Amino acid sequence: MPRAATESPKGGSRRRAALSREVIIEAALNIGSKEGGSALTFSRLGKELGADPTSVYRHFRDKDELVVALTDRMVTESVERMAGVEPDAVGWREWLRRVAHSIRSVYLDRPAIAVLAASRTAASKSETESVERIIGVLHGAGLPVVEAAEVYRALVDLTLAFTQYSAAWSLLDPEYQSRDEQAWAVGYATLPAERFPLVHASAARLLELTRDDAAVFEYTLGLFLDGVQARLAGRQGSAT
Amino acid sequence: MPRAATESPKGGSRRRAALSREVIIEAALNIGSKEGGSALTFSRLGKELGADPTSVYRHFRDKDELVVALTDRMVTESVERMAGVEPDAVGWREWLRRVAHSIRSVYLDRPAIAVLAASRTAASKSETESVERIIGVLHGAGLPVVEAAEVYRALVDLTLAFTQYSAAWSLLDPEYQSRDEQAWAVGYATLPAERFPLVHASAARLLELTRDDAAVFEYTLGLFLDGVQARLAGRQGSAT
DNA sequence: GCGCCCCTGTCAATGGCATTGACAACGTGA
DNA sequence: TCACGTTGTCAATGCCATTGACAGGGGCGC
Repeated sequence: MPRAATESPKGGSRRRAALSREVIIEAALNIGSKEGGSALTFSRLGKELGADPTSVYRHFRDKDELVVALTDRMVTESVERMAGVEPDAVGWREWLRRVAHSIRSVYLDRPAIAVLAASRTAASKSETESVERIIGVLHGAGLPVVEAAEVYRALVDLTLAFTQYSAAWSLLDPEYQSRDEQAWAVGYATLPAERFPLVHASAARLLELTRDDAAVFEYTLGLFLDGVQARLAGRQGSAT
Repeated sequence: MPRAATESPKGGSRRRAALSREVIIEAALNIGSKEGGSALTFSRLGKELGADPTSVYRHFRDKDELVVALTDRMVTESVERMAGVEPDAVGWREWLRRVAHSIRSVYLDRPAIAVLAASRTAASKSETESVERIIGVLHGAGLPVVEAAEVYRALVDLTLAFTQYSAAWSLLDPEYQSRDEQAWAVGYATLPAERFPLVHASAARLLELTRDDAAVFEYTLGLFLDGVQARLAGRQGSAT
């Protein structure tokens, strides 16, 4: 393992910064957020860094190791985004909602990375701190510790799964995306109202939701939190 | 030389069935469910069919078109699995739970295909019928039509998102899987109990859930349905 | 100060992938 | 009979991750 790269901003060298894990991660994040950056590949990475693509292998054993490092970074960023928000100030429900949204938005800012990172875990330090905090909020709201842990896990997986789902879709070749949209549009246009009265009655809304991942996520999250709330109320009721 | 792929054109030909959309789809489903079938590629498909990989292009414009056809097939299969189950017999909640599970199990039987198909849609005929049925059940339970449509969409997306999430993980190179598991195990093993009392108290359960996608899905689905139930109850209350 | 070796970066090559265009066999309808 | 469309094959293209051989340079033991 290479030791931490010695800092290099010395001299007036116009050479590019020496490669290091940090620099490479930054370049990868950059690619992920570019409009054209539909995929993270070593050759794009090389171009971004102004270096040979295979240089990256001197700092990461393989692509997966890079992905894990990126995962770590994204998680940290999500956590930081919640740093200033106090659960007590907004209530547990709103706070959890914001946690979910901060994760989603950090990932969706870089779909090309999200699609690789969402199902991985880095188990970083800041993640552990965040887990403690989330479980704490749920526990404080009235859930036993183990149940709080279960809800935490469900919430995070729900968020990451939806996020990956959205990212995968947004990376799809536009030509293929339109195949799906065509399929829906045609399907709804041609359906006999007598045989499908309910679909017909809600077709407009269904079509709207098809194009709006964010709304579906918001709605699902709302129902999920309602479920938590109901479980909390039930517990309170029986405890009384 | 183009050797006789079909020993004899007609008559007693048993070399292999002539290619057709149907035959190719069947072969693809086969690959997806094989243990070794970690990915669906044209060359595997060719081997499975005993034909040149590029033959497939005579029946599908590109891989995406094949994926859409497979999606159609998987959806149909999921719907069929629910054919005999009457909503009234088991109650709306249990019925919806089973719908979600039937989708999940059909897809997870073929992870290699699930990962490609889960975020696509074919808008097939049987899918439309199923949508009508699901919305009908929710409407029958007491939800206004549009809200029923919203819940339908949320439920299906929740299920497909989790399914894709699980499939992606199960397809991951075992070497990479163990990187994640190592990360968690190490993370939990080294955490100072004084600083992370809640994580420490629930570490066993958390580790368990890390290895058990199905349990997390079940739990999340339960909370989601609790949310629907609560919304239903609220509606009933206000209607009184 | 000298030389050696490891760290870093480069280059060429490998094997897998989807996709394309040229070509060959076959059967059909004019 | 013959031209043509359909189906299958083959070779080639271009992108991808990964590897092994090679080269310069800086630090460390001497």
